[in-house]
Amino acid sequence: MATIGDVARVAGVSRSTASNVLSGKKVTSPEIQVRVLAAVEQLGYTPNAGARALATSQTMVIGLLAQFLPDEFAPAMLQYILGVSNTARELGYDILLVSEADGARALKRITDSRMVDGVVLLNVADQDDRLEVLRAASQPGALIGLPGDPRDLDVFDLDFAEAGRLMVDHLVRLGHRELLLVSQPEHVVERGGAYVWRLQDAALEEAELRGVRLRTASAAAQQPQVGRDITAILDAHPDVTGLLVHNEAAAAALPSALHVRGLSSPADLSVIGRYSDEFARTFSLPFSSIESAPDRLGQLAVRQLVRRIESRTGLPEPHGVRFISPELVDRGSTGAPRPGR
Amino acid sequence: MATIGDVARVAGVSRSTASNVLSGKKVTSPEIQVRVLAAVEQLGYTPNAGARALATSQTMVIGLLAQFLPDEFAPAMLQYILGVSNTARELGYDILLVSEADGARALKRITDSRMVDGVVLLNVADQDDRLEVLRAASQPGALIGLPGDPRDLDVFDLDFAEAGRLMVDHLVRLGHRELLLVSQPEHVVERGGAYVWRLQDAALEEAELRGVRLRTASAAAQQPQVGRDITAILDAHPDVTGLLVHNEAAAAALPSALHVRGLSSPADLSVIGRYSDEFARTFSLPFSSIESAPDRLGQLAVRQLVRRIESRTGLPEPHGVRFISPELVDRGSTGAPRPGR
DNA sequence: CTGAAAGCGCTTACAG
DNA sequence: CTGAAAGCGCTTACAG
Repeated sequence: MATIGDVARVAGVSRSTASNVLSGKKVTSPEIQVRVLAAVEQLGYTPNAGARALATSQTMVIGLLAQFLPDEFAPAMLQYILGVSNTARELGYDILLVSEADGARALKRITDSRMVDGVVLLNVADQDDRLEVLRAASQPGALIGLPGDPRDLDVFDLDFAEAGRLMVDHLVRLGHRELLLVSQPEHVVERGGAYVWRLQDAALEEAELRGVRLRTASAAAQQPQVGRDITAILDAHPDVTGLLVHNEAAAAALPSALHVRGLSSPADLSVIGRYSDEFARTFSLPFSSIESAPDRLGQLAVRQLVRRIESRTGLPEPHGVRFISPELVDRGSTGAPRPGR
Repeated sequence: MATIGDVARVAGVSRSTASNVLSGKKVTSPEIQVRVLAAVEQLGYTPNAGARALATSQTMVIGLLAQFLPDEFAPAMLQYILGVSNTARELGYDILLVSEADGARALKRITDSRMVDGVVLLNVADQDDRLEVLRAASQPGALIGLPGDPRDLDVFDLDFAEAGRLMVDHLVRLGHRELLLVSQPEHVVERGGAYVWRLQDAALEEAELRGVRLRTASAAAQQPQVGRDITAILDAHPDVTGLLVHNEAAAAALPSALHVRGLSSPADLSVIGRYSDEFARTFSLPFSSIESAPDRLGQLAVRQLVRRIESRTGLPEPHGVRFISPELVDRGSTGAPRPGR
């Protein structure tokens, strides 16, 4: 493989001059530029990433910490990964994908060894043991998901509280007074899936404020259990006219559960979920939903991360939590409650 | 950040000795080992990956070339990524995930710059422009998916021809004589999705051999079009009693399409698909299927790749194509054809 | 068994 | 505007 020394020799200049031409950081004469570029072309020269990283302390790689937990819904995660990956590439960074079970250890490994210039953490829990490692690391990080203590961290997340209020508001306006919220399985909550209770608490508060009843239930996040859960939940609440689904797997299982029960939406039941449009398309979900915008969150997180990476010496921009506002995508699954129910 | 020089100083030895203790490649005295290890501990030393890569020409990173084509089904791809990623980590490698649209250029970039020790190519097409780059690269590669010309390449794939024969055989044994194969959309075939015709050709041949009729159709790979396609296909072939589904999106859309038509499986129609068990669970697909074993393929590909990476100087093991045998997972969606049809 | 030295391929002050 | 030199943090013959 050609080195910059080869390029310099072929071009008849010194290595520093060749380097300067390629980086463009110093003014060089046009004729020398031509000679160097011709040599690069002729030799098929590409800089060695390791050597460059050693010299510049920049790897142009971003670590992406994903977690595929057995009780979470993998396809939903993919969208975040793609959002992060695409934005990173646009900004000139490659992605080191880390999906080990022990995220804290993995994070320590890739930051301590300086394999990455920064990291994006997915699926952040309320108490997340990766945060301690991140705070101790010398590279910056961006989180997708709000932890209990977001101090000194760049956090991006959907405004789940607002989403909960929005779901309730939408159904109350249509005349519903008996609502049911189906959430993630208990483990997700116990593990610190704060988004679950952020949405739920706000929804409950809004329901009380509006004088309607909102009950809650949780369903599994995997087939076939979630199908049984959904059916049981529907059976247990015959008086409910408005269903809020905060569980991707449950949303995916709902069409057939409704079918089996001979129910249709919105005629018998108004349904509103919380997932991405892409997800709705993949699973052909006919329900209106709060867009969770994984691609936008990934993009925001990476942009902020790169800004921080590239201004290491510059202004110490304050850290902060940025929520994106929920938007309701109407797919026609909500309407006035059926008089009979 | 502590360097090996710091470790050496604290331990009171030379840098080479510190390095030798850590690599274990040379015999060192126990007392010196203790001192070096203590220094490592005290300083929280982790080797700098870039420096090590420069010195050893090994990055311990594997490039994973994925493609998310708009007309392919993203969740199916995720399983391969996880299979590759998990196996790589077990063997001590990290994953550089590359999902750019221009795969050839991306491949050239990461191999030329020596960011990776080897690469795994996903979603390999019959004529794949990444192969030329791979053959020119100095790192080894492993493919998942059989290209038209697999010369000098390590290839892993499901035996799609055998899968086609198996599907036909299974239904013919049950007494079916009118079969229909639903394949991927035309673009996938045109783009060189050889697996589509490998399965189809073998299925047609087997059907002829067994004296039954097998017709073919293709459906879109995305909602909502695939739902419409499936319905139209069912309507157009009322006499069919056995359905072979070689299209993940179509399989996912089939339950509701059957429901709408008032058909059930296997009573009205015997159905057999080709997807992974994990996929079946995610989409709660009730159909028997040929297991596509993405995790096993990923594992085989990475193991072989690592073997090649780590025996660069050693024996030149011959390249080759390795098919994994299809296995039928019975989910009870096939039976004798209904007499009436 | 240990250490001094060279080298991996780049970049970057610095002198001219 | 160009080049000689030093340095980034490792590893690895080589001499002792």
